[in-house]
Amino acid sequence: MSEGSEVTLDSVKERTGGRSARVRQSVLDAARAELLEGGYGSMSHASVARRAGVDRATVYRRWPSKARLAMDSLVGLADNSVAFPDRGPVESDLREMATSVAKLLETPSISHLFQALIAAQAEDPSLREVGAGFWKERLEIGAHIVTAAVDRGEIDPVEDPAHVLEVMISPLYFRALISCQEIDQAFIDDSVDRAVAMLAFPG
Amino acid sequence: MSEGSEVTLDSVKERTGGRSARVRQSVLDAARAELLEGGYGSMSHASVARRAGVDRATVYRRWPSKARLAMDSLVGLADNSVAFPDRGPVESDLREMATSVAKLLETPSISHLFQALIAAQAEDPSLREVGAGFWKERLEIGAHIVTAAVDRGEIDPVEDPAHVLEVMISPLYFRALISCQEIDQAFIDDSVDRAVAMLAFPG
DNA sequence: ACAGAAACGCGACATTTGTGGCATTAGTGG
DNA sequence: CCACTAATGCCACAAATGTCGCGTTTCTGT
Repeated sequence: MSEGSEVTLDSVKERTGGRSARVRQSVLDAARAELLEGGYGSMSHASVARRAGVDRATVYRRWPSKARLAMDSLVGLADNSVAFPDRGPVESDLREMATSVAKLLETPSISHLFQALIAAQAEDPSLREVGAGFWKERLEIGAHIVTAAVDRGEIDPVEDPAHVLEVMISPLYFRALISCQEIDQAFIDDSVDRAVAMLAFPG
Repeated sequence: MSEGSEVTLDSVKERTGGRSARVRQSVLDAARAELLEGGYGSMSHASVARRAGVDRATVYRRWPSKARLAMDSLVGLADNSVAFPDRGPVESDLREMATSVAKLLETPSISHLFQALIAAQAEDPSLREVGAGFWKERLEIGAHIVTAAVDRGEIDPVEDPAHVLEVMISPLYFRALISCQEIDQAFIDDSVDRAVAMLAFPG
């Protein structure tokens, strides 16, 4: 009766602390650095392992595919480069955010990160839901600009705040990552104006 | 005086017809087929060469990088799967186009093509202008829907017709290729409505 | 039809990428 | 502190990727 045999069945056998955690972190950091520098194409298990100071086989064992490695290194990356102001009038808050996004997208290294995210999703369809969660969360945070304005009583309640943000930034990402067109100030302003219009006429 | 020595200086030495043209075409076709089936990640010089029935070295000599090969195979690809109607009311024309784009984007093989285009631009920055031309032309064609409506006298002249189309389809591409969110009918309708609003209130 | 040259096929080779076995190290639970 | 074992490092090896030289084919201009 005092047998503990079945207890070992659900005992945790996977190691999460100590060296394993250290290795995992350095590999993830190294992968992110590789993506920042050369983009998805130039990143490899070998280059990441070298930079992280671990063996090549270790990286292969933990992340069998390059796509998963890239995704793991990017998800959870708290990017504080984007401004999420919620004090001024909504319009200026939105304008400030759109501007910071545009500026971020024209930074080659940052652009590499987003392209890596896309490439990873393209190579491994099972990663699409991970990426979906990443963007969902990101838009929710951005939607705070709108909800804050509602709370201040500045504007009427909005049905889907995240959708407003999505519409505002979509053209920016489209031009930066897909159609490779220049993003000038007029384009940013237009995006902001359209978002503001959505708040004024929620039809 | 009758010397033709300097004529040979600017004589065309590159061969464009016969076998060379045949090889080029079969390789490009093979590359496109590879991209359709497995996407950018699974395409390789070897797989393309095998499918095209040419030697591996031949592909390497003509297209030193995978990115250029992919881009070459995609540019000039006249896609007749997208509807460009210009008869009905603008709103229905736009709705029809947005719907066909959305349907196209949820087709995995087609999605592979766009992702390959993005990946190629990401790997080789010099290809960004090529891709830019591809999209510029594509949007110009789509803008025909708007200009036709103007010509019919249905709506007032629009400053930048292509921009209207760009704003309409950006969220579709954003969800399909970047944020990996589902594109439902309401989302399509909203995109169309916003485009129509841009025509009504060109502010 | 003919000569010159560009493009191709073929094969050898170096490098990179990916996998498995095995001894050693170092967390984990007792 | 000790036994157990997951995780790592190291090595060997197979497969894929990329490059080069050379003989042959075939395009192009005369």
